Amino acid sequence: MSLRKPTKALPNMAEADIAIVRIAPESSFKNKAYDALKEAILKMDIYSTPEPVMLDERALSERLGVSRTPIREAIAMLEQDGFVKTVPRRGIMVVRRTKSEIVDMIRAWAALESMAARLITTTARKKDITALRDFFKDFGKDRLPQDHVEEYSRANIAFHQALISLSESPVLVDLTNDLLLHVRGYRQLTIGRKDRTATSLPEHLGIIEALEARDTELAEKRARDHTLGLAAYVEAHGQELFG
Amino acid sequence: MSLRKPTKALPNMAEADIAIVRIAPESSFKNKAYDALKEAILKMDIYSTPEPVMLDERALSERLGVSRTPIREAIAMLEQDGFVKTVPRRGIMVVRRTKSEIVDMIRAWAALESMAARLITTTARKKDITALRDFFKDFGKDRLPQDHVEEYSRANIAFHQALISLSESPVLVDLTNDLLLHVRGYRQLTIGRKDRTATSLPEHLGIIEALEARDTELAEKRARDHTLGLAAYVEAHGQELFG
DNA sequence: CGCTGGCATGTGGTATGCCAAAAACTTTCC
DNA sequence: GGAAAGTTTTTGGCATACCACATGCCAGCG
Repeated sequence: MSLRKPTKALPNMAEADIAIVRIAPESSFKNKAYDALKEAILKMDIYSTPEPVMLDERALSERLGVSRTPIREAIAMLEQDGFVKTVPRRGIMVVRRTKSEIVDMIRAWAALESMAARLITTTARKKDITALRDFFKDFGKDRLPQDHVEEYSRANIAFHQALISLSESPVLVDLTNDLLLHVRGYRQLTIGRKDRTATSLPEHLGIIEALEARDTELAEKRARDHTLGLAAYVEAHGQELFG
Repeated sequence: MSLRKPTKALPNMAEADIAIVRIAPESSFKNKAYDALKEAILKMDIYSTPEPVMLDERALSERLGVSRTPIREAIAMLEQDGFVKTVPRRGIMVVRRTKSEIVDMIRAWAALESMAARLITTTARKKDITALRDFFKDFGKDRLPQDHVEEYSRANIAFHQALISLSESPVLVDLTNDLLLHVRGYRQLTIGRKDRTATSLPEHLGIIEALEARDTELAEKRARDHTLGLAAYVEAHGQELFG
């Protein structure tokens, strides 16, 4: 985002202090295609069909109304992200991750989140930490998470992302978001599971308490163990999702 | 050119065992360009000059002897990696990271490495762990690391990469390697510093000992603290490198 | 009937050319 | 002289054409 500060001096100019909001960079077709394809890939349920999902450059360029060039550049980017794999003269296939790959990603996520928790105990403001409770304010003894799985799942995701953000570490935020995107296809099927949901909420509250208490080691441990628990859960019960 | 490997049984045929050496996949220009540019970027000392380093598509395509198309695709990939930033009608600039970005990356690295250490204590073989000592076998009381900074720095890097690899987690390995590539420009100037080198070796040995003892918590803590120590060091003493 | 080899077709890979916007450079005019 | 206006050059963005190779279909030979 290299916002450009006034380079040359704009000589003798009133330079009215009107809020000139730097014209929208007008994203290129390449980036638009990237966003569109990424969203499409994340939206589709890759794991429902047994045969690999293939993409076709020409078909995509026609559907999006642009030439193949920006499409190819977008594909190249998606391939860097690991969402897609192109095989010369064969086609472009949407990558299907194995169970162990997903588990592996969740472990990395756990590592990053526990570091975020660690940092939060030393830098975040109390009010921001406490605000994390709001994500679950709609749930309680009279309204159990396991009875509103979809809704709880969204709150869950929002909580984790907010947590990481509190670390004020762009790297942790970005890396975690990337990992979550890959795991997302499973999110609906794992985090949302009733049997895990029951233990999830208390663990979240436990993390928040440790953060509020500024107990670095405990917060780190709880954050780590919570997400590692998800990894273990997927490892144990996720087989059915992979056939 | 259509060499065909024996697909079906080739009935009644002598099928002389001529050494057919499976034709090389012959990477595309796009990937060759990506590798070449990445190496070039990592090799150059981006932080030595004050003005930003710019790349030119046409110049590159001429230098590499290919058209602009594969170059542009390679650039798109490098941009995803965060090595480069292209600004429409301005140019492509090699990204210069700030001190706080580097520190942030090192923290993420610490998180991943401590998770790797955790996993190693439960899965790695003893001989593989012990083998980690070999990276430092050339150093000791009679041959101090701080007297051979360059050499020790290389051993240091190799050690960390080998450590992560022992986790047998592709995700941890890949993420860490990516982070290290970004930090590398600084490695020579930070990890190599004499004052840190002195404490580095004992810490490494301490990590190895904890791994051998299968002490999960301790190994995790030592791995984390060691790398966080580097982050703190850069944060404290790295200012001079950024002007 | 089955296997072989050629040909049509599909798909990604690469080369080129043109465009618009920004920057660099020139000219013009007070 | 110097600054504004005009012109050229530079640079990334995009479209298009063509290429090479992988596949699959199918005629033709044995």
